[in-house]
Amino acid sequence: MNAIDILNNHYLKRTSCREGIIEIMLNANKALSETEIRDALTGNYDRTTFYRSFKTLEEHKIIHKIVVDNLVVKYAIDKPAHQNKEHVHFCCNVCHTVQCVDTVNVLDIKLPDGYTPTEIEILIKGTCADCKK
Amino acid sequence: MNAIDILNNHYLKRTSCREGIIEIMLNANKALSETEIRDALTGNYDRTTFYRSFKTLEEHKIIHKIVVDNLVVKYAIDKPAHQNKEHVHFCCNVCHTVQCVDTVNVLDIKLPDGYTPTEIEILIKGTCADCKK
DNA sequence: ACTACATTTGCATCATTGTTGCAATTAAAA
DNA sequence: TTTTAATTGCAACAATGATGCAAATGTAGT
Repeated sequence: MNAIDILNNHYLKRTSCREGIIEIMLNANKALSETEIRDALTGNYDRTTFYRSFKTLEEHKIIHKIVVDNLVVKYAIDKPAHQNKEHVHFCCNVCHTVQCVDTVNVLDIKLPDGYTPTEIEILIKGTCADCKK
Repeated sequence: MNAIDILNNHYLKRTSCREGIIEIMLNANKALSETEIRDALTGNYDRTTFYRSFKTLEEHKIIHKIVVDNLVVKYAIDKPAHQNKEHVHFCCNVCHTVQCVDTVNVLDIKLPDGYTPTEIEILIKGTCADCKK
């Protein structure tokens, strides 16, 4: 599955910005910030274009956004393995790497009567294996 | 427990801004935004003062911050019932009210080897009881 | 390959949150 | 009351999010 296929499958125009973003994120093993993605891209794009590309890709569930701390936002590709699962993000306090974590299905939160959940966001902060050494 | 006692217990100076913030949040049954708190206060304070007050109160675990969406930040008082528990926040998609939810201990996430969690944030979005009617 | 049209981009502009430095003010201890 | 350390207000700035509009681009149909 490459960037062009993904865009075609979603009936999205194949612009170089979108292609580049998806390409980079397919090859990333961690969540990337806007700046990191921009630096990894060949072309130069306006911030607004970037912002709108992310928004479009997010709306089509091609990527997802992770807000680590306010004003610290990262993006990651939506992988099939993550579909229909509660999705956990891990942020290392030392290297600040953000990764999507596969978990065994684990969550059994009881909400008060009448409360209907539609979306669950779980962010775990701590120390990753590399930084623990 | 009133605002003055809380500040004294933490050896913090009793400034009117801090007192006011705590007073308002003690009487709130939901998380409040910076604007909501400012509007509820009698005095006028500079945004920086506000920001630093929140930061100080947060560092002393008197209040905590909830980032709902980026640039949508709310604050809630730390209640004894929430101490030492995984703390779940619920945000209603309709009325946008944010509340702290008491949960039975529920989380059993298995992280990869070498990963040490220090903090867990759980945000559930959905429809609250009032908006479901 | 060309044309027509809808989409996307770049630019300008602005709002909100977070952050720091520094002088003036204020709380609290001596 | 005086002294001192902490806090405030102001200015200035960074990052993210958002919108309007004209110019440029992709895409489908010919």
